[in-house]
Amino acid sequence: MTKAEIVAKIAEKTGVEKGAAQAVVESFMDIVKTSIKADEPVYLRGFGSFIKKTRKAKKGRNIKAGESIIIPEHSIPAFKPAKTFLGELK
Amino acid sequence: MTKAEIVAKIAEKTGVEKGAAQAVVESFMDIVKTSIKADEPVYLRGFGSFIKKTRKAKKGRNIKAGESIIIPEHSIPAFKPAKTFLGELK
DNA sequence: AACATAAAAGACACAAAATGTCTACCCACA
DNA sequence: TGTGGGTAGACATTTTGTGTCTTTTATGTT
Repeated sequence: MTKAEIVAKIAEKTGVEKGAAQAVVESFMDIVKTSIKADEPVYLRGFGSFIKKTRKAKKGRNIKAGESIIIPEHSIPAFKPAKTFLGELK
Repeated sequence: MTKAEIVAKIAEKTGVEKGAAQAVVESFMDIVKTSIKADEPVYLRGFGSFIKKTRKAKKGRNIKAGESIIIPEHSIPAFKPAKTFLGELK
């Protein structure tokens, strides 16, 4: 399912005009990104939370060259699904 | 940041009425959940993808009782952040 | 506007699964 | 038309997830 498809479904379900729905969805993505970058979690009850997490340095490898490589410590956006979501999925 | 807060920001940025924005966001969450449950990935270019993944069975432990427990194989909703998102975060 | 309800985070130990690295090609979304 | 993202492949180490209870906080309802 792509962005265009989900926007179409949202418009259909909510009655909101397609253009407006797309603007809302894109704004949503943008705000979540901005918020995570600012290290502020986004909490969506019944769905899940977006949180900035830190990954410790780790050994990876350059597949092409076959050599060991050190992946430095870095931050990632993590999604923690809500318990209700997990329950519906089991 | 909570749902109410993000809805307010979206309304402010897009000009879409707050009530409509909230309906869109909630519909968005609902559709993503439904799609994942149907094992259909949701691709959001520039943001990330939601995919249903399978976790293999694993040993955990009941902290309270201190006993080993087997966590059976199960499905989870995974979020894979877009490369651009990761780049902005590093 | 305030209250009641329900949902989520945190914390504990530990074993095994999952991750993430690079490169390049190809397809499909925007 | 341009570019973002999936895919594959090897391997060491980090991360994960379990149950339960408490406390905090959002949600929506009277």
